[in-house]
Amino acid sequence: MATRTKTEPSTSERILDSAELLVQTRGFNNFSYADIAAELGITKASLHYHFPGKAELGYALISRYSERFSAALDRIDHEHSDVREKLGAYAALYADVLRGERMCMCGILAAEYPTLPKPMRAEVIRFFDENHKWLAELLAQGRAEETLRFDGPPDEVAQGIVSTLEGAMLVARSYGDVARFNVTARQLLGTLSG
Amino acid sequence: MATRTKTEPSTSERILDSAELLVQTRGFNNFSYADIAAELGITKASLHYHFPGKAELGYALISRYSERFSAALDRIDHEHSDVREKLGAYAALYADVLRGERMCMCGILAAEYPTLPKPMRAEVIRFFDENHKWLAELLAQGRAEETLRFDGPPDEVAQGIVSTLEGAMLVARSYGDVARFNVTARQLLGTLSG
DNA sequence: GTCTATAGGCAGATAGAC
DNA sequence: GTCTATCTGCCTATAGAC
Repeated sequence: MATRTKTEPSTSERILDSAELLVQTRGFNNFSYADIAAELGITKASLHYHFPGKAELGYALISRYSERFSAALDRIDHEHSDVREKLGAYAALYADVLRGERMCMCGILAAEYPTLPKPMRAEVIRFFDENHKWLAELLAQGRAEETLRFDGPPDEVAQGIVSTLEGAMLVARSYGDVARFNVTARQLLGTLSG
Repeated sequence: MATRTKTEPSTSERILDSAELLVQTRGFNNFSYADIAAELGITKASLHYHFPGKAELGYALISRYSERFSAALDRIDHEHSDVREKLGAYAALYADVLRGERMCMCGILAAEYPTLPKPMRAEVIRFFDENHKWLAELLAQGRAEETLRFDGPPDEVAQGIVSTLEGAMLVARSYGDVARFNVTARQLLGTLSG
């Protein structure tokens, strides 16, 4: 892998960074171009040069988020060999987001799902599908090794894990209490390691 | 209990009915007085007579929803004696909401939490607290009777149940697939009946 | 209680100069 | 690429007649 020189983020990237924080805290429909423009010290018109409409901006946001999430999953695969450690690292991914007082982007977008432009909806589903797939493979391996114990098909259990972590984030953020998330996450992993 | 003659719903109630559906599908920030006015065939100005501002309307919505939910919990307590049946009936409450293509009101409001007026936020928390309390008592009873099996304090497990069901609703609705919710709910109850 | 009319603000978006 | 200026539309909300 090539050594990468850290360059200044482009304007497009700075726009995405700003918008990402806004989406993850307020949701897609509850921030405006004006919010981003104010934070970056540029005008709304400039934003339209980089992202013609809010729909395009939203699509770009999920795409980047999903790519980074996939990269994080790859990293987990390479940095851990133990299945239960991988599962713990997966939950820690969520906890890290929440620590920044953010929601999972796709969790919050799921709440707004019916109001989203179609391309964004498809990307949200793709995000969940990828998470399910990664988890299902991990679960199957754990069951084969006898390091994990659970009933039913791995893909159904995988869906349950994503749902539980998303829900735990949602509720814990309302209480402003990351510990609530951790309690539920630990509990969940406990039932699988049982 | 007195026999109640069914009267025509008042305008206030019809407003709440319309707004309730809108909140549970689009979220609090993604519907307008115009939407309600159009559906009821009255003007926006009339709405302000019944609910001076959107904040007051929102507060009334959660209050009514919470009261009805509490009443449903009471009904479960009276109609079932078996602890596992009660738990199943509790999950069915969520499934019924989802079948109407709605989210749990407080689940969707949790996603918008930072943007809500303070009184609404407090009501959302109160809803979760009541659910946790009801479940914790049920769990404690089930453990004492040995009809339920779980590790850790009942109130922590209760929080996990609410989180899981809320998350499962959120994700299942995005897929437009109630079955996804049911799979996760059955799984959850399975780990407790184990 | 419901209406008409309107205020005042903010949203996303575009034209065109630099 | 970024700006100024502007448009159109929708939002919540209010005043005042009926």
